[in-house]
Amino acid sequence: MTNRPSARISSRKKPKQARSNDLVTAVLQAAVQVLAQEGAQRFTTARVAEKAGVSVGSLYQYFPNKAAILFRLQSDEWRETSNLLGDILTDQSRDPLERLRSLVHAFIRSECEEAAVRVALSDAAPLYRDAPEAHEARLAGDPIIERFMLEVLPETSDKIRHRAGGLILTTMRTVGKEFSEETRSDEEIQAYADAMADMFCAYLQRLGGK
Amino acid sequence: MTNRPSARISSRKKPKQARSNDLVTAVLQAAVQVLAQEGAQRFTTARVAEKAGVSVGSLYQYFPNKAAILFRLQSDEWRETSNLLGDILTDQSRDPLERLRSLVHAFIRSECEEAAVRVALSDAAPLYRDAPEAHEARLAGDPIIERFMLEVLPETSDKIRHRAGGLILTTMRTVGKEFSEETRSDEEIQAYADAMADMFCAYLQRLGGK
DNA sequence: AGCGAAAGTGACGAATTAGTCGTATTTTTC
DNA sequence: GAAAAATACGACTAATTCGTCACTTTCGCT
Repeated sequence: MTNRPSARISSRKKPKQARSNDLVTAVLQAAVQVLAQEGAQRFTTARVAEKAGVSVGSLYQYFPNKAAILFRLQSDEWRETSNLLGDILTDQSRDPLERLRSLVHAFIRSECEEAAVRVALSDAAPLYRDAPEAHEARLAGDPIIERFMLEVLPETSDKIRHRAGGLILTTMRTVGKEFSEETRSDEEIQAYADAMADMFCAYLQRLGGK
Repeated sequence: MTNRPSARISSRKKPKQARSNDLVTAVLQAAVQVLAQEGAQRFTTARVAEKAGVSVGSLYQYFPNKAAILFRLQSDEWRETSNLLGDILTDQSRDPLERLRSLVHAFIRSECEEAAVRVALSDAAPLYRDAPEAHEARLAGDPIIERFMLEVLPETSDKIRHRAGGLILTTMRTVGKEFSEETRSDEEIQAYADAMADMFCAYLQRLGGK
């Protein structure tokens, strides 16, 4: 209902030669810069192409439309976040809640870096949000959280555990984003992440009964 | 850095006669409809004016630009939320944590009503976000939460208490928004609100030591 | 009735935009 | 080294947008 008749967003054709690969990476890098410097509103294919030192025509050979570029950036970021989740939560050698705490810190810190790009990227979300590809990509982190939750709350019912996991993940994501919209000092970041981790731990311990 | 050189957003001139007052309300109602039906992307002054049965010129007599209309809608909504906060959290006859729980429920429920408008409105946020007026307006609910927190955590240090209050408020807001982006059944809403309230209560009880 | 102020009108200018297409260049293949 | 395939180019179109301004209509008042 928001908008966009959900145009295709997947890549138009695969780059086969070295130069076209370079072109694609140049475009993506330029896209990041344009987002950071000009914001979502002024993010145009023309500007991206110019900053990439490439013609619009070439750009449209590998991206079917503007939204596709933004979606590509967003899904790269989602993948990175998934990796972060996996790396930290899976490390069986540490206490689970300690892992969660360190995840929160890592996440908030990473969210605060390059905040301008991230904010602009989520300002542009309406352009790619409704695409079907976006739906799948967003769920990438879920199984990892699910496994972690099973480790922390083995006795709890599936329903409650699942909901708790989802709540924690969304809280981290959305609050993190909001938090990063203003520039923050290191101490502030540290303190806020700690507060959030405290909240999660209190919640999980309450649910787990230990 | 996102964009917009922060144009003025405050109203252009006050309506003095009855008809101009009607016009302003007609414009605002139309604006809500356009947002809901067309989304932020296709929200234009022309469309709003047409749906309001009014000429663009008239519209621009009372709103200096497009952003001003959106800002007006958003700040009305902020005021409503503040009222909700005040009404529920201030009721001294109930247990504080019960009040918090019922606030969460009320908030999530209200967030899920008219979800289309709310989503579109926040999609349009980049247009008014950087305006100075927006900064103040957003803080409207803060003193109320502050007083509530003082009641719940009288022994806790100002710093921690303040941070906890802020965290709870932003969590409710941002997670609520994210949650409302998909349509949900009543049970789902209920259950999710409960989970969130549980999390807040566990956190506050942990901090308060009781 | 009639006058000044307030309110309302909508065609229009200036600007920006996404995406295409015919052509030119480079690389690969045989 | 020539034909074929892949890649690159960028001027251009069609559409949309915001906001203005010269003008008309309505209101409040004496």
